[in-house]
Amino acid sequence: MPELPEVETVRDGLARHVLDRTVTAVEVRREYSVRRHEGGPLDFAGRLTGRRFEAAVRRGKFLWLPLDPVVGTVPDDALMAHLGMSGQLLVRTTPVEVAAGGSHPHLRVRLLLSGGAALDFVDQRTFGHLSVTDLGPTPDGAPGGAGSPLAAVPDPAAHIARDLLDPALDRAALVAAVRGRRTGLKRALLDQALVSGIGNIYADEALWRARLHYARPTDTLRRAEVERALDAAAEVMTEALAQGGTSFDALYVDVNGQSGYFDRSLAVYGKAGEPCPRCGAPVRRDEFMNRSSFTCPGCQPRPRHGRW
DNA sequence: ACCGGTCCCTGTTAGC
DNA sequence: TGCTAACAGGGACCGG
Repeated sequence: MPELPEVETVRDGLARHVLDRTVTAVEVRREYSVRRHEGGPLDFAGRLTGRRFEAAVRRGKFLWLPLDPVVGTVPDDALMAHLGMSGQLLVRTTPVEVAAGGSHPHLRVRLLLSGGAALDFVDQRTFGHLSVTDLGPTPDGAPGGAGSPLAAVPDPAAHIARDLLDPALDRAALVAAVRGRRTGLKRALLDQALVSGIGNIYADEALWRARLHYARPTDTLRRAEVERALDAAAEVMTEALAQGGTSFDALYVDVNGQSGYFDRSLAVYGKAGEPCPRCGAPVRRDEFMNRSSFTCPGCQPRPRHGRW
């Protein structure tokens, strides 16, 4: 599933292959994929056609491409994408690729670009979406310097917190905020308004590395324990990113979330019954928030007064 | 302001 | 073989 490392890989690919291209036509094959766009599919197409991509920016799992502004000003709107659990953004550059991509069974939205290229939004399970939105300031400040194309985020993502790979993240404030919550540790890690970019897979891997159980109450955690969890999350995502960055070629913006390159490196996620790589105890699967949590019962003892 | 539960969606897999 | 049910999951949304 696309979490921070996968989305960053996509962002990097887009930055290499679609900047300075202009949208020449827009084809919405499934309205649901632009459901978050105010004004519907026609307005979506209207706001994109003739526009040029200026940059590729990410915060957490949100990704956006600021659009060309009036000459001499800063971009004030962008194509925003959230990949959900199965979304992909694929760049087609040759006529053969464009033609073949057009018949992909899960092609939801296609942007035809200058130079005969296409940017395809492919999404099997349709939790992802695209929209064109205004850019604005955020409560925690801009991702880039004022005046840069990174100086604002899409309004619908204004509530999304900085992620662990953001140099401007205030670590001390984040640790304090986590300890100020009254919930379970994993819930806090998954809360995109607290710290963004962490999904179910990397949350489980981070907690295993930090030897902390997901139900540890945030308000009883020591500062060092919160630091350990955050360090582990940053570390596991950085490692995944390093592997993801090598897996795409010049013509293809990869979101290899499901059959991923990183599968080999997972210690507990999806490994119920298999031995913990550290202590050998069989990995346990629990129901958690209508999904799964994987832990090592030896390394991550369940707290007596846990909180989901 | 925070917290936790529910729902959205579709393809694959497991089970009968 | 053919059907159904479970499962995967981020985030908007809502009620407490």
